[in-house]
Amino acid sequence: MPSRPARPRLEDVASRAGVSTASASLVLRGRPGPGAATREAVLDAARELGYRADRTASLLARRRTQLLGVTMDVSSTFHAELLEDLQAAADERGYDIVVSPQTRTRDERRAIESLLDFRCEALLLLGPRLPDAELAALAEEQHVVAVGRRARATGVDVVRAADDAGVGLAVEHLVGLGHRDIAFVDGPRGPIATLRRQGYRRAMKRLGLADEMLVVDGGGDEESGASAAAALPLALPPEPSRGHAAPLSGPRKATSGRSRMPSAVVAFNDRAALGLLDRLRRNGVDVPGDVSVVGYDDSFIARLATVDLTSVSQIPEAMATAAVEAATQRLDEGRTEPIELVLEPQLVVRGTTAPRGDRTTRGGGIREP
Amino acid sequence: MPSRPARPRLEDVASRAGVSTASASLVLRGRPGPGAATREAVLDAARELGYRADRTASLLARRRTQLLGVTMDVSSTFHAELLEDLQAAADERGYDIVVSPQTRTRDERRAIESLLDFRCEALLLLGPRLPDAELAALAEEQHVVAVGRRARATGVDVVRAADDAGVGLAVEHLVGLGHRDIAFVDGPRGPIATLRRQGYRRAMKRLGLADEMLVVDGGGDEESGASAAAALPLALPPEPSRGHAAPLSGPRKATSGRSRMPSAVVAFNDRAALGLLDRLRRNGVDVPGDVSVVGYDDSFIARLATVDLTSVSQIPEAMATAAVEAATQRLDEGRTEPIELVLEPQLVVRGTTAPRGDRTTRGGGIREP
DNA sequence: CGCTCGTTTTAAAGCGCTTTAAGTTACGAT
DNA sequence: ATCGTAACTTAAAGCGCTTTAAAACGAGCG
Repeated sequence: MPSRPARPRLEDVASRAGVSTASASLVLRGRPGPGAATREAVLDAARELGYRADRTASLLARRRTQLLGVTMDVSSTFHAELLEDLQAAADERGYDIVVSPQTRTRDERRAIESLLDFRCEALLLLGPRLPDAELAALAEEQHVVAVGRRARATGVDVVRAADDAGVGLAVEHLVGLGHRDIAFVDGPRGPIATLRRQGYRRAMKRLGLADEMLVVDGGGDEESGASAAAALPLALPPEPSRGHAAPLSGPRKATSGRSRMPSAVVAFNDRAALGLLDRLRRNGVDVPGDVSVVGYDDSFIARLATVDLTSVSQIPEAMATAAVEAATQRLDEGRTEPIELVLEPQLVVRGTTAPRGDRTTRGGGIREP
Repeated sequence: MPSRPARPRLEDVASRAGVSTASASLVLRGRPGPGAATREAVLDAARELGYRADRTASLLARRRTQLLGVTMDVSSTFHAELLEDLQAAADERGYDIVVSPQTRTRDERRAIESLLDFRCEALLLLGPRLPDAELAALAEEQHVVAVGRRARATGVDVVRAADDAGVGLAVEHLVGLGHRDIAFVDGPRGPIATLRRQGYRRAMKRLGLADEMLVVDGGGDEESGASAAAALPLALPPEPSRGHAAPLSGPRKATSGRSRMPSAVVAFNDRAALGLLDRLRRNGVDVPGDVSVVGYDDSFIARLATVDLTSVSQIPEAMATAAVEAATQRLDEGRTEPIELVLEPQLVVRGTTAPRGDRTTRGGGIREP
């Protein structure tokens, strides 16, 4: 039970050190001014009293709060990773982070309101779903950085990865392994999926595989990926029979209007890829022996030894650093023109991709260390 | 670019409404006192000005901050779920939540410090790893609620699920399905694993299956679960051959000193169960045909249609509500004696458990709606 | 020595809101 | 009319810290 013995105030430290609160304040924040003797006295007093500044009071007195507000989707592992790096980057620049999770019962608007109440100096929105108009409106009152999403809203900074190029990397990798029939499992409607699909189409055309293009409906989660498996001309039974399924009995005409069976699939993201993988394997399709699969996000799950999914990384560290950088540029360096920073994604080759038709060799290309 | 047009202060609202700041403050916080006319005038003025109180100033002036600090492990989906419910529960009681994530580069201590700086009135620690002594020390200065972990630290409130009973439920379920050889995949050293293991042992004894007990080393993640598969006398090849493995060729003597093959496995948590599942299936073992598997946590991942794992739920909603309740009891109702709240977990039956030796029927018992 | 200048220290004025105690008003009761 | 009281309203004192403007103190100099 906290006895709340009136936690020490700055005044207590000051009087104990025999100086004014002004000097004490200066010393404790490491500002120049006070002489060596004063300095030491204050520091000692503070230590002895176990003093810790009341942030609320500091914030009120200071004009600045040095607070960056971050909205995130708690259920997204990608956001969780970003958060880690954001925290580190902010720390380095002397900022603190307030995170405001959005949940089923607490939408993005609500999350943002909460951040405004905290008087954050800039808002970093991870994968915001707010319409551009609203983003733009918000940007008139606050510094806002949209992370991981393309945004055509005036005034907001954007830090994102070149998703089209990322999918391009995946396609090139597969083509390098001899694949030609490469399908794409689409994501949920939105700017991100559009861009990734575009990347797929362009890459296929560029590599002379325009005729082999196949985009099937999907989504952003495991279930969508699993159901996408059914839509692929992969000779799967209509309903998945769990357990000992008969091994792949050869290509069979599918409903999708294309008869050739893809030997490789690029999925919208890792979660979809995971669902797809699971469904394929349960149906006796060997990955990567029969089909190679590439995900997107290089999420935690892709890296698991038991999953070992080849994936495209959005390099969260770089994104986080860039996002914080964007915010501090505005706050500390007076930048006023919005910027859009597009980072180049990286392909991380793991065990779900192999040379075409190769039923024994696993993987290919550079393996992660 | 934020033009920062001097956001309106309470004084602005007050003068526009033609009243004092005192009245305005009262009205805006819905406190009794001001008459209807004043009320309306203030509300109108506030609306017109787009006024929003400066939380920092409010906090400073009020003695209370109405803030609950939560530490969590961002990478834990269980924590993410808890957070959702915590947020809702806190909201209901007029508290706000500050979350302080712990990451690789920011340990629990650091996370707590940050919360203290925010002047939180109580600390809710999700699955704290701090040693009991440190918890106890913290509890002398602050109200602290340890969530999801047993703690023998004086002064801290504890809200957790009866993990031993939870594992008991799993065992009973399996026995009800005719299983007798039920193995347990252990978790990482710590109070949680100890309790669950205990639950397993007791249940087995209670059901007259003391001789069939088998505990194998495991851990808290997918990899540990996968490697546990090797330690089970399940006739698995020493190295997992990915892809088309020969189907299970019958019981084979294993290294573990017990020859009978378990027909069911209870894993320390869902992640371990997942690794185990994956390894088993890749080796041609049918789940639940050959072996039933039960996880723990009823995490997001267990619920995925593609995973559909029978699991024990720690009922996060109840835990979250109880945790917030514990905090508010201390803050608002003057409770000073520490409490330990032990919630009864629930078994959620899904598709990874089936009657023993039943290679066709899936599941058993009550299915989730 | 008296004066100027640079360095160190501090008194005091807030930051924007809450709250207490005192002040008004209005009104029915005496 | 007069008083008491209930119902509002408000002036003013902080909350704990930062910061500005001015004071204090020496040192250096003519």
